[in-house]
Amino acid sequence: MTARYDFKTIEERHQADWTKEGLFAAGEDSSRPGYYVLEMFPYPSGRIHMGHVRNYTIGDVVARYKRMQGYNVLHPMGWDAFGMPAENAAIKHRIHPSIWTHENIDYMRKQLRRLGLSYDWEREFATCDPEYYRWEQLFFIQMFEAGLVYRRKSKVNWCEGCQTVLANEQVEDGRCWRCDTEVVEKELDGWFFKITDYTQELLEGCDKLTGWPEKVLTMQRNWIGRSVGAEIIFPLAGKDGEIRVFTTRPDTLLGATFMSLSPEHPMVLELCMGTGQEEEVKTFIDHWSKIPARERQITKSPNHQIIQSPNHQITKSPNHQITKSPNHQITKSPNHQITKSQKGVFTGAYVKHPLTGESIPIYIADFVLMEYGTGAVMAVPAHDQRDFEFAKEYKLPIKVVIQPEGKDLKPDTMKEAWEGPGTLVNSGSFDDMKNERAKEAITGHLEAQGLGNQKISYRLRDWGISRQRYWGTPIPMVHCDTCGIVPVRKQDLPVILPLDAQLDEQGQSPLSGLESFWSTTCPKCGGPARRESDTMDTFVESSWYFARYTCPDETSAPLDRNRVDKWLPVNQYIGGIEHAILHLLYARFFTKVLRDLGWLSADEPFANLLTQGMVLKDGAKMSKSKGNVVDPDKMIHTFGVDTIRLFILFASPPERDLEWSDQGVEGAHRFLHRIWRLITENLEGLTSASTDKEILVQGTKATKALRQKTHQTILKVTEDIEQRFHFNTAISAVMELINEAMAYLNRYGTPKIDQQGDWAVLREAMEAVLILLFPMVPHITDELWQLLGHQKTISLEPWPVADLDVARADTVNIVVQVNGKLRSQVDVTQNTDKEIIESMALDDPKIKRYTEGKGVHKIIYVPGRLINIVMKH
RNA sequence: GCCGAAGUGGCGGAAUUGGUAGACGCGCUAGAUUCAGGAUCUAGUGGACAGUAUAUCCGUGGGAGUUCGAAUCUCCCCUUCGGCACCA
Repeated sequence: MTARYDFKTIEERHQADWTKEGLFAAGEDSSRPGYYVLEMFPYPSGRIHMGHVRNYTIGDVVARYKRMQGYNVLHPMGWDAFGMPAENAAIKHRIHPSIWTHENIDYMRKQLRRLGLSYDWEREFATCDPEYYRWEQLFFIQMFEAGLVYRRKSKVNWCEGCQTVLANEQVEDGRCWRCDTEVVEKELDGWFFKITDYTQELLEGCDKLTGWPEKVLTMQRNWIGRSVGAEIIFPLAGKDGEIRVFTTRPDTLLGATFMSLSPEHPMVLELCMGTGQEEEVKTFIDHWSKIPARERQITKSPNHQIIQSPNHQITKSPNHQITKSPNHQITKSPNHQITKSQKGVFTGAYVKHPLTGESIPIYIADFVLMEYGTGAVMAVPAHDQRDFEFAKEYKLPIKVVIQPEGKDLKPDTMKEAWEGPGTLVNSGSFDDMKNERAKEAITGHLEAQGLGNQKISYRLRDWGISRQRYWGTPIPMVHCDTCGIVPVRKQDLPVILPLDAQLDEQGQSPLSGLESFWSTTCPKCGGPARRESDTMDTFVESSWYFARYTCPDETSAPLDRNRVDKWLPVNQYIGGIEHAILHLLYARFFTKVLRDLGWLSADEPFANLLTQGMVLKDGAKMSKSKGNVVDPDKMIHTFGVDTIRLFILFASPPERDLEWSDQGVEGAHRFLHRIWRLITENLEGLTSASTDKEILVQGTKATKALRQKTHQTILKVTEDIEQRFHFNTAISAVMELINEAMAYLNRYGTPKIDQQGDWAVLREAMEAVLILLFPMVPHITDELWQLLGHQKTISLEPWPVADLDVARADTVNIVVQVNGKLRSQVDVTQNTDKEIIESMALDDPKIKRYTEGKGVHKIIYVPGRLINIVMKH
């Protein structure tokens, strides 16, 4: 009699048992070493999607695996609960963001519990809880006091129709997503975190993050964007003043034939004044300022052609349209065209070249960024492609100062700029110098003359955290007419986000219209004052939540130093690759700030990072608009949690994208059924097997082979999980072991009940299968484990260690190649001498066909792998 | 545009250090079982060639190169995806 694989009952029962036994609570005074595994917490959008399931399944495997290895595992879960979708829902469905958010959290928590994830739910929190954000407000004030917070103007997307700020994602083709009004740029006062104070440490820290993927570190390094160059002073011609430029190519200084300023450069208007170019400049800047900043960054024409169109037209296909082709394949429309090019205007003013004294015209160029360097560029058309195109367009002179080896560049015949290395020409005393040396020589010369100096520039900008929105952490500042801007007194925290705000499609930030909120008294002078109505970027909450998990019950302080220092840095952080730059950089920055404020000791938040790929269906990311969403609830109902987990882990390695396949899910389900039957149909024999170690050792050739496979599988699975989290290959190794066990039973028949040795070997194999698969499919393996007669949950089993003597093969297969092509193979015992293998290979009749009558040039032998006979000519 | 990835059978993927390309699974084909379907089991499954042999040739997005040997290293090109600072 065998039991049916009733996954629903099994999964519910074991989940209840685990909870009852409190297996997932991370104790504080444990003698076991700690291990902190964390998945990026979700935004409570309503329902979990497959991306969540994948993320949390991967984390759960790591958590369970580490527990089996004897670690005291901290594996928490919570909610990144502030954000725009709640406000959008409020406007659309007339439901308060708070209610909407909490309903979503309740629903999603149930979903996560149903997934059997091994969280310590005692530590759960939501960031919209005042008990969380009050500490963020404290950090803000402390950062303000430490000079890490400041206020300045910055540009935002503005919709005149809605009278509101728009996020980038609310701008569709340059228009407001709600009312279709053209989006303009507007200067707005806002709060900034001085992340640039930590630039150097953030950059250098990348070298120490050996547990992070190299590609993420590269992206972070590039984002910070360190470049060594020079700041050079160009005096104005004909009047007092100067313009400073930053360049990474001081070696090309003598090739500068004009200067380009950013349209935002503060000197622009002053320069063109009285030159007759005033009108033209104003028209240009007026035109330019209407293009939102985010579109300016993608303004290079594809084929380096200058398109002189007066209207800055941007054509963009409606966001990545998916079209269904007749054969039901989803294809992305290829026409994602942006046609626009750099443009500029002459200011009418000139600077003097610092070395030659020549007059150089000053232009305004739309590709020059105010945020980087000094907002002014010395243009060297011969050696910078953008300058080259600009010079061609406006008929400006081109002067070659770097001559590459073996070429003779001439301004008239050049088709593009030469940006590579070479020797200096036309550069006076610097001629004949290699350009790399000339960089130092020219910078040194300028420094001596007081005309410039070496400078390191970074691309990283300060972090603007002001949001003119309701559903976020209120910024704890007060505006007083007498005292200016004053922080809220720490004892008055938290500044509670009022729940009676009105949200509608029109208007300013809801808080600025809510007098009961903004009307206050100045903490300093006691006079009437106005509260800051901006809230913080939700990235702030996610920049320290991992620290709060270590002490979520702490009521007197944001963090309990002892507990934070015990757990941080997170041993293993897991989340989507889309967070490779912003979230991870902000979290690193915040950790360093909290360290310097004395709240914790860690320098970095995450010791090891695993970036998982996306879940795709029909080659595209799952989304409602594309209609290719697979609902986790339905899948779990039909197949059970273990099947879904198995499929997700098996279908691809975690760092790669995962293509959803309903048939693949069925395959995973089938595999679990196979294990179920294999064990339940042989339960009598398996449970009767002797547990005596001795009996395993004496065995027939066949049982020896199965034992060998068992121990090889233990080795392989441990390696795959430990070294690279490749659960897909770990699972396929277990599949091979199952296949071998099935083949064993087919070949020799089910052992008689008194064949103790055979049963013992089979039992060893099956128990290995269950333990190895447990972190991935915990419910079915726990059930089968107990069916095999074990009283306690498999969760408490230690991770197995392979017996290397058993795993080692007696013979090894050596490939024989002739001229690198596989021609034969020989089986030899381990450690056979090279000479013996060589003569075996040369005597092989299949090899003789190729070697007969020709001379052997040389023989290459790779021990234990192959032998390659290289023939003459 | 800039930065970062990826591209291997009909499909997902494997090949961990330059050393047997296609493990494992899906799908498909044939057979067994079954009233039938499903499920299960057995065998086969990159392509060409099916002159029969555990043959030969071709084959890891395209093109060149390094090497005894390249999916893996170098250079160029193509395609797809992620990020680009107010989505989280």
